[in-house]
Amino acid sequence: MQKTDPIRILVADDHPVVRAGLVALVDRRPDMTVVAEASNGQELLDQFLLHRPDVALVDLRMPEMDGADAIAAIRERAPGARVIVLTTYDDDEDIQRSLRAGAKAYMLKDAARDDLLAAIKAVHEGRTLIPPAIATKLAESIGAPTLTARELEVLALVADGKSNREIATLLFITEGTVKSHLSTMLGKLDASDRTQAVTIALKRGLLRL
Amino acid sequence: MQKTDPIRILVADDHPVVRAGLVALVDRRPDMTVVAEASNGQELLDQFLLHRPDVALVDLRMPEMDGADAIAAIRERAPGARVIVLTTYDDDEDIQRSLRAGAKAYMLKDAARDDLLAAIKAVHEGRTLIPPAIATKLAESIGAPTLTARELEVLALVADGKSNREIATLLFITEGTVKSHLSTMLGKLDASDRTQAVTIALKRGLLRL
DNA sequence: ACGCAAACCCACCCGCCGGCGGATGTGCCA
DNA sequence: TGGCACATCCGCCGGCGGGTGGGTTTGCGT
Repeated sequence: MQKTDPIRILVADDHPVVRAGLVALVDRRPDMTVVAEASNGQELLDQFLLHRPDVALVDLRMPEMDGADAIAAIRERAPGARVIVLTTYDDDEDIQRSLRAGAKAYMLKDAARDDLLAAIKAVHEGRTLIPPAIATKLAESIGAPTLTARELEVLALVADGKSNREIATLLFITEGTVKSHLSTMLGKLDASDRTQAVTIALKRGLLRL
Repeated sequence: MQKTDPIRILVADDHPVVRAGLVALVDRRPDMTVVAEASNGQELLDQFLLHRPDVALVDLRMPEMDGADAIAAIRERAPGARVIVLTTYDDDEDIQRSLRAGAKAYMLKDAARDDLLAAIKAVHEGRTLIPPAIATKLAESIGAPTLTARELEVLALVADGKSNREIATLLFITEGTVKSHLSTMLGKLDASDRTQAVTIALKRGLLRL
């Protein structure tokens, strides 16, 4: 095949500057073209279903609808959709969530131009692609335990400076129970302290300020 | 004056994608042109002194040399330099540091294209410009107290899950002294707890994970 | 149906955190 | 040179945090 149609791409990011950068990068290439843009998760879903692009570049942190949720929603109605996650952070949690949602590649925004373009081509050809740095991150977090919904609820209140007694009344349980949840979390996160538990959870993206 | 030279601009950001976006945005305008790029603070300083652009767009979070430090270094050798800070976050600390360093404008990366271009023109004409959202942030933080170097040192160890006794030995002081520092910080930050002290400091950008 | 793991719940004991009062040293300005 | 503000330093005491050991329910696999 000597002449094929260009790869049709959808760009989704809430920062106008970043969108402009991606569009500029892509449109310079003759074998790629941007067919649509979106600035939040809802738009992303709508635009995807409307244009059916070959590849979608999406940021995870977006208003209206979270990037990972949007990806899941897309792949529910278009199982073959090829999505590349492009984000600023390398939180374990974000990576896992987006890959579970069905993303084909995970790139950081500080990636070089060529790496990004290569990723687009690779994903378009049906391959999946995770950079080595991310892959090791992922491998590390395999053994990492997961917190239950209740535990996260407790931890969020801890981060807010609430005492065990306050948390207990807020959640309609006993102070002893709160301590128990906290204790298991200290074990899971390998933290020596409620404070360190919070900072570790923040590092891993389990918690947001 | 009907025809003037285009505004000469320097773009500094460690993300290639963002640089591409800014370049694309600016070069589309006939009255502006990008004369140089930099991907870290050191390059920024070198490129600025080499090209002497009319306006510099710089990201704060950069390797090698912090954006604010680079700005300070630039303005030391070129007092008239006009710098626009362009960042992802709206930490009180970052805002204040960069403005103290001599930045003429502070914009967030989620700003609209037109706002950004308007800011460039405004700064080039000698005006300074802070968006209302940032201005209120700044106003709020005026009354906010500042932590001493020693206090920050203690707080960083607290965030690491160290106990008061451990911190004491690490800093060659008594446990009582550590508690004292902590106590004054709780007052300054209006925190009820060492944990909340850490999260508040993180929110304000006084501390990094 | 059984075993089993995991989530959620609880009570008791000891040690550490945080509040309080107070001491010393340093820089600044009248 | 006194006075003031602030950073740094210290000890005592009550109350909260975290470890330990254990109980109940839900869901899952065989």
